Amino acid sequence: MLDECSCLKAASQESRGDKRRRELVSAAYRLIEEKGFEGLRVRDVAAAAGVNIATLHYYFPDKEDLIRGVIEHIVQEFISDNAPIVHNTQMSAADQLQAVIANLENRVRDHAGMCVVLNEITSRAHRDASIHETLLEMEAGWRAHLSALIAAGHADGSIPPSTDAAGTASILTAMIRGLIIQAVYRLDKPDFQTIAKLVRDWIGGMRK
Amino acid sequence: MLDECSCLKAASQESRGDKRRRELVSAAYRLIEEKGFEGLRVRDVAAAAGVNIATLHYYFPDKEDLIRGVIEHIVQEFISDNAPIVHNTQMSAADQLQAVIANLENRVRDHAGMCVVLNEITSRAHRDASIHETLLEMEAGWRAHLSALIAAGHADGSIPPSTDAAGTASILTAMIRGLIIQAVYRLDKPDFQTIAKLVRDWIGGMRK
DNA sequence: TATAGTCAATCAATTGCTTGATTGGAGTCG
DNA sequence: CGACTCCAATCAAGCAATTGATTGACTATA
Repeated sequence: MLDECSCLKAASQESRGDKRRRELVSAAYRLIEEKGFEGLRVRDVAAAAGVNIATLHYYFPDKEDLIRGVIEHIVQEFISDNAPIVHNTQMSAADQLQAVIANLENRVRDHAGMCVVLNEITSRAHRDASIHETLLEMEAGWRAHLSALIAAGHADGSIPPSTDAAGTASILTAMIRGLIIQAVYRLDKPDFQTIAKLVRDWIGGMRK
Repeated sequence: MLDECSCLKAASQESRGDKRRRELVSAAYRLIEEKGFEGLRVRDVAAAAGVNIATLHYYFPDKEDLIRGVIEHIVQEFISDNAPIVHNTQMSAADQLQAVIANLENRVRDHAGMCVVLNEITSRAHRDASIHETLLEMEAGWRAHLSALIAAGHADGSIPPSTDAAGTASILTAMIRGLIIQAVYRLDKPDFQTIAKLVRDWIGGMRK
């Protein structure tokens, strides 16, 4: 039925090698989630992906290459996770902000693994300049997103102009990070609905 | 001059063994700060403490024992660091709360190492129940501290009764954690003075 | 057939831990 | 005092297992 000619496949479909690469990265990702970088062994990654160690090294010449692959993967996951939220013309900006925070509950539940791995990676940023740079970009993305939301609130009147967009976005980013850690590592059980309402009151000015 | 009789020394002074133990834990602590658990090697710890590996294992039968020692050490450091802040009758509770946050700037500067190690340990909490329990206690301590401060604010009138002490303390703990991570891992450069004022306004109700 | 992909076997280095011997200081007996 | 015992503390050497990486041969597929 379908034309399986390689020239057509090549454009949209991933090659066999790309698939392997993806499987290996995915296996590494799961192992980091489970045992941290501390317990990451290339042998285990290969076994989890169902291939020989030599095959792993064929795709990722050394362990650090594999880790770089995992980081690229998490960046993609992060981007595709956060992109769809923007631009909702139905709700006021303040409502959207509240929704973003309230939604963290689902986010943490569905992506606990990503949070764990992201935290492991953050520790590594301390010793690896390129990881540090990557995280800086992700962090800046979050801040820009929140900052834009607050600016939209200035425009639609749901957030008072006295609320500094950049500064508040910076604080919110910190708060969100802290809440995620509390939830993922079960150090507290944040009530995201209540928190979302509270933050909305803070940012948007008290409502009666 | 001094009576060096062992029976007198024993009561107050640490034994030779205790000193070694302390040196080894301290060396391990520094290495975790530098390389993470990922790069922690008992050989390196022994070398940094200037003793043979066998001597290390004489005091800490295995690596996990050493790590337990490091965790006990950081709990002590954390306690002795945070204890002195409580009970200041000169300032209003709201002012004290503001001061706590403004003070994070110095705290992060002077104890960046502790923050880094604490983060490494937090990752481990995911796989080690006893670490999880320890962190729960530390977290609860912070929350209780902040909660008490807010309750004091209810009493002295600097914080409106409508501000829920427990809930707000929980959020503040998350925010503080996030800010510390941002600062220590240089993902952002939080302006703690401004943030402290802002939070004070949020918690204490807007001032004109 | 040429090449990308895969594997069994293996290597050298690392790593947690052990062994057996040695040291030095505190207590004891003659 | 001085020879002797005892034991905590220390070390050099080494062991077995692990670990990241390589080699060279084999295979499927385009």
